[in-house]
Amino acid sequence: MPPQRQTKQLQAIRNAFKESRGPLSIDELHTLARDSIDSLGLRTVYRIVRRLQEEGEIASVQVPGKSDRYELASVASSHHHHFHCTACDRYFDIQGCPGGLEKLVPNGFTLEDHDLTLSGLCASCA
Amino acid sequence: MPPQRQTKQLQAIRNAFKESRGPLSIDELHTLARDSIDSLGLRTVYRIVRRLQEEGEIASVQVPGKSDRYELASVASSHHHHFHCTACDRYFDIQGCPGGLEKLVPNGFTLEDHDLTLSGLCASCA
DNA sequence: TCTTTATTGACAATATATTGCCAGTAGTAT
DNA sequence: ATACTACTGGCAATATATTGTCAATAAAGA
Repeated sequence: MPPQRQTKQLQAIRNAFKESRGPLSIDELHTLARDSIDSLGLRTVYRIVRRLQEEGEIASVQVPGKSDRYELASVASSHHHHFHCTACDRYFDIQGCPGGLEKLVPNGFTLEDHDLTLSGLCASCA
Repeated sequence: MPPQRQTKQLQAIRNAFKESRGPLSIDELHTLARDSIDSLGLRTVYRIVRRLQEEGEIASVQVPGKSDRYELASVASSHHHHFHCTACDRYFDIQGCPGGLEKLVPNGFTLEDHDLTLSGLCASCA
């Protein structure tokens, strides 16, 4: 792996992650990072996201029905869930976790993980 | 809308839904219904699924990361969640629902719905 | 049984998301 | 400042999922 250069494209995408309150899609990253670099190509977003993922700086997030999103590994490592605003279509991190999931599991099944997505309106849209 | 003919393809797909313990993907429906009709084309599965959906007999289900699945509307109408077996990749309905989700919602947000997917091993794979 | 026509299934065509390619650009070290 | 080469971005190419087309088939009713 060659040395990582500090390009402004990379910085813009790193910054988008840092400022975000939730996981971002490729298109959202593209839009956000374009605020500082309007020539930014989608191809570059894909490339940087993949590289950051391989280096363990970000992690992918699956949400129902949509394509993958990404969030900082530091955020991903602490268990949390997401809130989907049905109006602006953004995702937000939420802390905490409902308890008592074991009792929902059918007999003979083994629970290893879970994934919760709340939905409704975010503060800006409500 | 022309009259609905009772073809064996339609019956096979209806039957797959009836026998299933969880939401099915297009490919799963194709595979299952092929047990009775080995000439069944994927095109036909898409067509029948869409029609059943338009007629309100089935509903689509979104699960994280995967493409849409479908389940009987009668099942969909009663609130429930899903268990994803990471070994065989099938989905199972689970009854019940964790409480206290309101307290997870950030200030100013409005909670309208939620979606929970448990994961682990099903009874056959455990 | 015969006729009508909805349905089927193979294949091509399309939509969408992601990646390969490559000439030009721009970090980085000397 | 210069050289080296990783990086960028436009476009083509690919992968995958879904749909259009149409001749052949098979329900349903006369």
